[in-house]
Amino acid sequence: MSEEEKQVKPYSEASTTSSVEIQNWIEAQDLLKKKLIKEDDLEGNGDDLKYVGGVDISFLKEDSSVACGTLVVMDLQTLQVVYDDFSLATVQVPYVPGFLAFREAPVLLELLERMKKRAPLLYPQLLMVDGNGILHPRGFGLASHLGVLANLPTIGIGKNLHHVDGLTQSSVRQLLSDGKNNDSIITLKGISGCIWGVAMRSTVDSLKPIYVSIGHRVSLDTAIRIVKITCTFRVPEPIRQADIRSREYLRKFQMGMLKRTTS
DNA sequence: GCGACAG
DNA sequence: ATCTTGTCGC
Repeated sequence: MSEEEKQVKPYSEASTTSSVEIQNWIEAQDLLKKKLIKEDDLEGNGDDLKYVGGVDISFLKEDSSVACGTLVVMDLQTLQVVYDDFSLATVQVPYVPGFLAFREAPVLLELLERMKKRAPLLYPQLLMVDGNGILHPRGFGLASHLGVLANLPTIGIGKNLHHVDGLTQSSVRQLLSDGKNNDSIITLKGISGCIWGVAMRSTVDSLKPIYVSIGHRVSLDTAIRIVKITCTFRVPEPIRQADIRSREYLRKFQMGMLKRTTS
């Protein structure tokens, strides 16, 4: 092997994502984005909303390629979980900021498809996603991605701000707590003038906001209204339940593995 | 050029 | 995402 080849090789390791793959991802996002709907397109304008879903994925710390995708559905009136399902999977696609959907969407879509067969009567009219909607570098985050592929109304919920269009965590924190603004919600207007979503202090005692954005087939106002209804704690209940149950499932899975190895 | 960057 | 104890407040 020549000296030149030795120097080139480290840059093509599997641990990094090739620029070719990134380009494919960008094209896929731009293509799907053409089907994105940023207005209310729900049953009964969202008034007779009964079943709201939530999705999340947890990963094993010992082996970060082992994941558990989780789907829960809640009754909006009682906020009781009426359905949950889990999918243990191996995820090789790395997390790349701006391309979360290519890592997480496949597992979540599988859960939705399975529910359509198993419990169609409980299938959610709307899905809350752990990840952004149009609050995204190309206006097409995980929540929008899932919404278009599943043809389901979705809302994007971020627990941290993905810096876009000049928006930063610190600038948002200032607006939320800066003297005169005692509001619990501020509009996320970028330097370009585009409105990406809102930062919301979802409960009275939460300083850290959540970031709400349109996913698919839901207006921002409707998204905000539904998020408020479901926020018993900082994170909307469907997502919080999915998160809790997802970790619990992985924890029990680990105990099962340990038992086999030990005995 | 460097840093920032949902989960 | 994941780790982990204490700690503050009602």
